Amino acid sequence: MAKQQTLTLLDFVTKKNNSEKKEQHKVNEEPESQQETQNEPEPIHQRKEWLEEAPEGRVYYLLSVDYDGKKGKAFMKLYDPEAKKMYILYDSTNHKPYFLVDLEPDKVSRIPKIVRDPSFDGLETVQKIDPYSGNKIKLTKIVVKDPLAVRRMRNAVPKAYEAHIKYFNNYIYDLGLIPGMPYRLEKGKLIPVQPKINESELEEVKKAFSDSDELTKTMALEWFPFLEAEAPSVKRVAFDIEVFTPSRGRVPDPEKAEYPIISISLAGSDGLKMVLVLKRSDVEQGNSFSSNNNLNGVKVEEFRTEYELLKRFLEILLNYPIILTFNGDDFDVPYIYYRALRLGFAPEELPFDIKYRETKYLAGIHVDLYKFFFNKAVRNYAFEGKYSEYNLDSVAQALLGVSKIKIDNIVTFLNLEKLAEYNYRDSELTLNLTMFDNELTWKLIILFARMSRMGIEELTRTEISTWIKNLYYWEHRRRGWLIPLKEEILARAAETKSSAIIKGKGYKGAVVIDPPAGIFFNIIVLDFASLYPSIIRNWNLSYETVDYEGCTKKEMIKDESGEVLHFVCRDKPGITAVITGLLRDFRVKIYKKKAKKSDIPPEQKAYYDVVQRAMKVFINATYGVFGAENFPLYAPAMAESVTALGRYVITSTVKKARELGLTVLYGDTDSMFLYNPPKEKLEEVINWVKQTFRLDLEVDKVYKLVAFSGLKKNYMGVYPDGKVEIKGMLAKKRNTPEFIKKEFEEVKGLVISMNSPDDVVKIKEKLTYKIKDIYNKLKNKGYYLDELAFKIMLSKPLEEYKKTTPQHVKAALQLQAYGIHVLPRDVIMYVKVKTKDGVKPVQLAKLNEIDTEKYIETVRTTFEQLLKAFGVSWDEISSVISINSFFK
DNA sequence: TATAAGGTGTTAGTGA
DNA sequence: TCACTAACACCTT
Repeated sequence: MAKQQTLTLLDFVTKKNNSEKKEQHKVNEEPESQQETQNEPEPIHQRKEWLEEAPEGRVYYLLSVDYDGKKGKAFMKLYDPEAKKMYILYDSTNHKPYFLVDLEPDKVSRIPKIVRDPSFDGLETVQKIDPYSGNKIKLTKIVVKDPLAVRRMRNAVPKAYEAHIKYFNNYIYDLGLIPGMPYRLEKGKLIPVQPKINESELEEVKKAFSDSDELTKTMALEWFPFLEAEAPSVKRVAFDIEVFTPSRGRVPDPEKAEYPIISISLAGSDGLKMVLVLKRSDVEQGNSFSSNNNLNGVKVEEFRTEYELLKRFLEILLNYPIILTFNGDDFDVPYIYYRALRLGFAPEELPFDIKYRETKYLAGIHVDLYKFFFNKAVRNYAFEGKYSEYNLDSVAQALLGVSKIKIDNIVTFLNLEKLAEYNYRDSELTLNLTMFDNELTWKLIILFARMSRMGIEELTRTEISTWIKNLYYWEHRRRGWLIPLKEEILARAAETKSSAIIKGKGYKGAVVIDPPAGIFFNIIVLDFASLYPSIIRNWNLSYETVDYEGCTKKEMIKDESGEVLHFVCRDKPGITAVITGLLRDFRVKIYKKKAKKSDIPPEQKAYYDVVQRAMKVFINATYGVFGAENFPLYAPAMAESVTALGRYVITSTVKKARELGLTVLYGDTDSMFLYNPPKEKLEEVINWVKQTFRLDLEVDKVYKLVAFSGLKKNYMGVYPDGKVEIKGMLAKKRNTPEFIKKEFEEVKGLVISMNSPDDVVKIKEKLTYKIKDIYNKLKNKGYYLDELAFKIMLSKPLEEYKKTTPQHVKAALQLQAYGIHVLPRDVIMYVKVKTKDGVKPVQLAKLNEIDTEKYIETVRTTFEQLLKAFGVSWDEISSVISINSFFK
């Protein structure tokens, strides 16, 4: 029945539009087609100018830089905060693409692949600085007319330097631009606008860096303005489309765009609330739009044809310089684009440029928030792991406390009122993800852009390693340093010498102290403030300082056993040490303090907290990227030095603490859990660390009690106010069935209630009874099927599980056979049953198929982690249970 | 175009 | 059948 209607609907919409569009189309095209005949023939879709040229004399925020292939020029997207409008500015400096070679010009001129290339422009001799020695070196610059020529030519020489940098980034480096910053446009050039900074704040910065080397001091003063400059609030709109789908579980293919767009919602920072709905004969209207509370203040417009709907959508969209989506890169934008073409729009009517896996918004900037929130560094450091699934619903729930509208059918079958409500909420959530907490997310994006010197479009679509790479490249260029080749960095340092504990890892990492099992009252946790970044700074670690042979002041790097792994050169400050130290000191000495100051307005405080968090992202990732094989400045000797020194520091400190009579129960990487320590002794260790290593050891946490399971990275800590922190325990893991999490939550209450060692025995007994209850409830099928489900994420497409077939994959295969499509990153919900496969997806299972024994096993391992702290063995519990059931 | 290593637990697959 | 390892997912620093 539904299928029949689908076909008629499709038919109707497509045909109707094709006849309509032609007339409208012609009207639009008239003036342009005249122009076309006068100029060179050009592809139609590149003729239209979506952005006006920026007028002179005004202040703009630089938001991105790109390359226009037709004009053969770099261009910038500039946001005018007064007009709330985006403008374009083409390069006026005649900047050209290039790369460098260490060959004499006359040798280069004998390479036909270079000089005969149609894009070859010329050769220049340039001077660069060797990052290792600081000596000047001469290189030949091969200048070309088109960035693609660099790709063609770079293989024609033995060593091509700086030949893998995207052209628009090269442009940013060479002009010393900082995206996210305000500039005044004068005579076609961008002049930085210095934010007002008061003297006392400047003094504070000088004081914070008084111990640093001269280079760091100068850089601190350069960085301060762009950390202080306010982030512009920009006019933006979020949108979301709903597409007709003939069956459940099928995601429509954007490139085919075979089904109608049935609704588009928009939510703007200027208060726009709108849904554009397609009138359809195959669904009901439902209640009136105005009677729906969730559509309060939302303007719903209905359209007879999809063509009109899209036309209206584009008309509204173009009022906004920034557009936001959640997964728009992979779905909404290409779908709209291809659907519009199908309906008869001409490419030049559409403000998008779609290439393979790349979508561009030509009339401004498109931020796909899915990509940004999926970014690992953003997730873990900026948002402290508050969301662990990456769909709109989970992210919005975690950050906004609001969910998507729940529907029990696919959108295709919703009545128009429900559809509008559902559709609008998605745009509202997407917009609010950039608005909440005083526009925290947007400010973070701007700060990241400034720190990485990257345009917003690239920034929001790449991971932290790209950000750090970009910052380092920019700084190399500013200093006139030659960016080294990866092979050179590897060749100039010694190989890694330590072996990792885990198979397949490159070098040895951190120390984890084996904890005892038990309940311990009054625990103080000492923690090194940013241990690895501090080590990098204090020991002057950098790719060009570790193992640099031409050095005069060498310092040995030893690990905890006294073995010498590498040496570091102290002749001049290492670039990584300078940048990391700079960020660390800014964060710890300035912004963390400012964020807590009582005498400044809360909004300002919140901003400083954003700055502090943005820095954390860069600081924490720096060590990691230099240890990552794919990173272009990969320096394993440096990364190995960091962890070796880390082990040396923590091991020496634990030893010192024990010598002072302190009881160190546990420690992981940079922390020490001390049992009931006297205050004086604490201070003594802290001072000793300061003097010995120039590192900050601080009291991080004070626990009323800690329940250690006896396993590493596995404990429960209770604060004096009853707040609980669970680390690593099975009950905490996302994939653990809900019924276990629920029961564990109750058990948690028992642990919290303890105030002294005397309570332990009493609670131990209660705990035993509680677990017995769970056991019985399970046996009697007292839980719902949903609660029993394991929730495990597919990390890759089903076909790629070749070596083994894990249970969640088995369940996913069953779903697939049933006609439900599954994709990487989908969370599969399955229960354990007594069939041959052993599992069934929740959707296909029944409560009486459940394999109770398997669930008892899961209960056992989960609760054992807590029972061990109480000194109770599972046998004790099961014996009590079996006696009871015997008597039953 | 993708930050590191250390750790726990479950299951599949393999070879004796 | 049993003991072991590899693969996988998720968490901690």
